[in-house]
Amino acid sequence: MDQHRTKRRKTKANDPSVVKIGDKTISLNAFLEPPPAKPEEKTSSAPGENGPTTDNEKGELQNSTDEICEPVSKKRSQTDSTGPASRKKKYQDTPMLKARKALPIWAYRDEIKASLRGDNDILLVVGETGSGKSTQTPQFLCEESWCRRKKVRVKSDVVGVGGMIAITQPRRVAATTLAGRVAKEMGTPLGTANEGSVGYSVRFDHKVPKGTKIKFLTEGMLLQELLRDPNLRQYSAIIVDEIHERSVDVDLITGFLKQILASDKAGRGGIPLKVVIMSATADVEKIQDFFKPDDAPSPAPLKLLKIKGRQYPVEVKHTEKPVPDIQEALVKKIFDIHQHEPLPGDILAFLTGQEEIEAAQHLIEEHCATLASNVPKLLVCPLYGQLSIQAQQDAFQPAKTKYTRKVVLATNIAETSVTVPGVRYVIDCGKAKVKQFRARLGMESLLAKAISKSSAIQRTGRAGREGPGKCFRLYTSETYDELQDADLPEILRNDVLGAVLTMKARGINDILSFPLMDFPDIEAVEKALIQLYGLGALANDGSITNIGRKLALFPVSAPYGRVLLAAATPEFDCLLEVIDVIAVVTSGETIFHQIQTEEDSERDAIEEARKGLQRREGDILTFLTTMQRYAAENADRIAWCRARRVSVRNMRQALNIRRQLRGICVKEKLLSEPPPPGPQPFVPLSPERADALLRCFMRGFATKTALLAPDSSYVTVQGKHVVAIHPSSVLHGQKKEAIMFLEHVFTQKNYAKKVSAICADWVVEAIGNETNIS
DNA sequence: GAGCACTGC
Repeated sequence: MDQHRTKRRKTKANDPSVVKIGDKTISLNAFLEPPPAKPEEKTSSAPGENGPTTDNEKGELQNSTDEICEPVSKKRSQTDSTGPASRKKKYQDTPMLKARKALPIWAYRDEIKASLRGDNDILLVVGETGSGKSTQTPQFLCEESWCRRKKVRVKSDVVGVGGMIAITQPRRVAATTLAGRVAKEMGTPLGTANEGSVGYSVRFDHKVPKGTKIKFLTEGMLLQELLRDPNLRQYSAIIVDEIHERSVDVDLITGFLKQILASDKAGRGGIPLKVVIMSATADVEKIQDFFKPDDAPSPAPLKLLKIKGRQYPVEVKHTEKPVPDIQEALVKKIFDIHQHEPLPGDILAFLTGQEEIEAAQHLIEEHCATLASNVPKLLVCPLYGQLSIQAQQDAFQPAKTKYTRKVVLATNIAETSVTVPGVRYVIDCGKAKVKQFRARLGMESLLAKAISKSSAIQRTGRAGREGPGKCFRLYTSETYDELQDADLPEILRNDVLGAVLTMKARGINDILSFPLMDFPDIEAVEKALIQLYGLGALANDGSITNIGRKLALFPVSAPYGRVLLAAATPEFDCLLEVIDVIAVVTSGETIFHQIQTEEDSERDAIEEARKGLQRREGDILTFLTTMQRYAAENADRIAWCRARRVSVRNMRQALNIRRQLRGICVKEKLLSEPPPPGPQPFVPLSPERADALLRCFMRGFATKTALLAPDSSYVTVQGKHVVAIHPSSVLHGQKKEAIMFLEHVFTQKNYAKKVSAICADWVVEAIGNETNIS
């Protein structure tokens, strides 16, 4: 507290030639001289003309795409008119092929091809950033003879097996942009013809032209394909990229792949499935161990290739002593870099969350205000997920004014999801917020924790994308040495409800014997099984029910799926409304931007405009009203969103999800006909229908309820915890006899989020049902 | 009175 006040007071120093931070005084005299000519030249040729909002891999691709692809795109008309057969010759010695040959992985081309010939079906590739593994490996393999589609007999049918290579990505942008890149390299640009060798498949977007040999897809997409086709018959090979990120989906995929590899291949007519596992980090013992056949007498070690990346050197500096105040150390370091390091060279600082970012921005800007007008400026750009697209873009654009150094204050979003161009200096606070599911309490926590070594290395690497860089860690080298090697895989941090349902739907009855690199806590699995049983997804013997199979088809978690099924019954008959609500709540963190930082007059106007959306029944009805009003708007939806500070991006996503859910419901005969497309007039829900909607949600969320206690606190029905209504809820600060909430997170305290007022009787009813079942 | 990041027929 005191420290905070001290900092603020010191910023009022009005000598423009010095900046005081904490107990340190930094002289800016070097900057008070007229700027030399050299930095000016450099500044005007600042890198990163158009900052790509891209995934790591994609970012590095884009940087090289521009230089490599230009000559080829000039030749485009030629290529388009020539058939695929002559393609190969045409591209001999083109600049693009030269660029491909210059990639570190090119030297391993023959080795990669050779290592999957014959009986060897699996290969591990460790390729650092910039090695070209994601774009080149599938191209090397698709020329192999084992990659051709073959007609074989499976039981009594003759079926085609193989012909395609799948390559999975954790993120959609990565899948689509890598596909575009590889398509160009192979001379069949995506989307220009109905035929081509490269395709991709991500949610809401599928481009798989006739003749596709290489298909990029998100992990979730391949998992869905596994539900329909357990033997992955269309594929000759599966390449699992970015396995080190260890998402739940990738863990499930590797489990299924291991089973396919160990099977007698009868389901594939005897044709083997080749598997390539690719990682960016070198700690591969676990993966190697996982894929060793269980019954092999003396298992040959899995073939492993390590490929160097193309990364500039980054000098790492730790603090000598632990820093007592991260904010203070950060601001000090930023001005230190600003004074001593040449321009251009932007700074990327990793912080834990929005609050820390805003506080740091405030401090930096206060100090900046004291700089003389001819001193190089600092431009602070916050960067976190809930920021509007427009605000995020600022962090990717080079500073518009000369002699300005950009400081991007980012969350983990800049670690893997996006690449900020122009960065030469990284500051790493050593922490990140992680979500952890507490199975015992049936709730999540979101708290700042120490990052892993691998995460620290990843952050460091962000300084060496465009030239040699420096990374300043706001912790000691001893602290670094004590960090965990890798982050806890998601399957050990998440609710395993979805993972267990996916396994059950794929016919895995004995969950405990399913091969997983890391097996979740037995208690977490048990909780998931009990919850699935409570939702009607599992029968008494633990096998999957018809309800369970349907739930696995919905791209939403099991409780939401259960609400969808209930909504389609005559008892509730509110499926379209439920779809609208679920579309909104699963579109992102929240659809309402915070308006705390707005000017007073602006804030009043926004609050007034939002009144038309808010319903006193709670957040579910508010989300429904928002979606319906948004969908009814046919003039300018962007302006409509802006006036209410509603997230344009999340509402677009919600509309996509709505379309998708409606489509599935028609297919599954929950809806008799698709609703008419286009904007529909807004009709407010009657109180009776609103009741039906909420009671319908009780079918999935009966356990996420709380009753008002005599002391005015809310006590959860399950677990008897005291829970507070989150400030983002329209019900915040209100007392209702009972509440139902869609999310339960511990942050500052135990919070219920996405809250609705319900009747206490409904809870009694639902609990009665529960006990009757068990 | 407060929200790390992704993803899905």
